[in-house]
Amino acid sequence: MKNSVIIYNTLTRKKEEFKPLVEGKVGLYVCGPTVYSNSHLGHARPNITFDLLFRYLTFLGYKVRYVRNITDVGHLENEAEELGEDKIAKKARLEQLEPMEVVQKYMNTFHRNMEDLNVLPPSIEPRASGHIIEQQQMVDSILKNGFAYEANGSVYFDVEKYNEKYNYGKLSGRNLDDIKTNTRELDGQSEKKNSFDFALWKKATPEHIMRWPSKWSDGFPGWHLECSVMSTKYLGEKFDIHGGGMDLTFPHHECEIAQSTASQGEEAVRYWMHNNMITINGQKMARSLGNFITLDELFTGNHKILDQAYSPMTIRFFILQAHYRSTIDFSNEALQASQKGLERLMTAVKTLDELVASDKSSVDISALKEKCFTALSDDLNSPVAIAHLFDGVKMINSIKAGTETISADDLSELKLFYNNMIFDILGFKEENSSDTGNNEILNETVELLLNLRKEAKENKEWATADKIRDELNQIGIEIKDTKEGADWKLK
RNA sequence: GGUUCCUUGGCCGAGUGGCUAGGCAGCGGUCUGCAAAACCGUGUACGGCGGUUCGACUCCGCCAGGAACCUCCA
Repeated sequence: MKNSVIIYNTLTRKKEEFKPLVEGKVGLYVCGPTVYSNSHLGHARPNITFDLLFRYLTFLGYKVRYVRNITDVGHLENEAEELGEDKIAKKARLEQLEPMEVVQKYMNTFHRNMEDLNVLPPSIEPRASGHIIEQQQMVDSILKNGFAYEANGSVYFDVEKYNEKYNYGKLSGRNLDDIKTNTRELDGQSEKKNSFDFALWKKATPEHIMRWPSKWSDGFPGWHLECSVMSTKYLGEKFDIHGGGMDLTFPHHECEIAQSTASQGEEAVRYWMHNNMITINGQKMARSLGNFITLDELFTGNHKILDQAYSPMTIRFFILQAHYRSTIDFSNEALQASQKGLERLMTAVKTLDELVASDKSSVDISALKEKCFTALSDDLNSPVAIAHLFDGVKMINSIKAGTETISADDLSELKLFYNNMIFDILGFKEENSSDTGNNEILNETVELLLNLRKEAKENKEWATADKIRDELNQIGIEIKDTKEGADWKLK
């Protein structure tokens, strides 16, 4: 915890020094996915961003409790609204599955994708469906405090009432008057006092499958309730950091603040962090816009706009090479650049093991370390940290080439530093090198061919040697001749 | 329409009131039987018009273009 961490707080729109509520401990809550469909590239962004935060704070010595929810009930969908179906129930009907079967299926996919991306599992991953009682309790306390009202078995949050005492809109920078004049009229039935009131508990229509009994009606909890409930249940009435995508700022996070404040009298969250969107052709990638690419499609290259498959680590690098509060634009060119860049970085990490120490260092390891940590501590500036790591790559290669020297102490410090940065903090891992491991037969077959080629080369039978190289290349195996002999990898 | 934000070289993407971001591609080179890979070196930039300033890509204003949110969304 040597250098203090600065984070940008959406609440104040400023960078602030991070000071945890409890010395040495951090409570972190991030909005997780709604599991009714496959995870797409957009989902990779918050999970990687906050994985970096989780890893970095942990590295600095904080004990972090990271809570990331799974939304498996509740959120209403536009076209389904009239039928009173929620997203999960709607999808279930289309696929003839039990709602919980849909949830399980896509939750499994999400977990697999996150593991591929080397995103660490959170400390607690609560599900909305497992916290219905607690959600009802919060509705109760909001009602008791007079900031909600019941109508036809549903309970709505009384925004106007709340705004008399507190400030509705403080997070997203809106004020209620603006909202009043500019809210689109979408709500057909008006059992609500005002169109901007939101549901805390919704009465289920007869067709609605997912429902729970309550004193108000058989129904289901409102859209924003679960995060307020589960964050404070596991992190306390007041906790440090709440993260999520920028698109959730309003209304989701605004409503969370209102709910927590209305039920407990004060806000729960101290620092709000929001990651920006991934765009494609300059437009947000979203399911509702139909321009998304699933993570599985990216990993396999199985999508019409993809020139090739991109590995999970390439995606991770692509995301970390931009600052989390900037948009990043998807393109094949950008992804390919990321792939090459990451290869260069990882090659240098391997080169570290080949370096030979000298008596003295001509390079400054501490300065390099300092720059990287300063960047990360400055609102998680991973692109600048990575840029410095590339300066280090040049340094490593120069030491190998003999134009720079390094002492034994500095060398072990440099190795430890790159291990910490690359693997522990940025969260990269080795992937698809020649030791494919999972395929012993392939390994041995290629080794056999490479030996044949080596013999041919020794006999100057260039035609045979080239034939082996070219034909392996055609079936997707790339040969790299190095000084130590031939290496290969799957393309 | 309202709120907030963005516009950097062929592509992606940092950053700063005066000091090389970085990656990819391109170009030149080293290595190699040839090639690939790897490594080294290298050019090009801050949407337009005004203003503030000794000095602006960086601050202010206007204009143009784009985005997010205002509705489920990462």
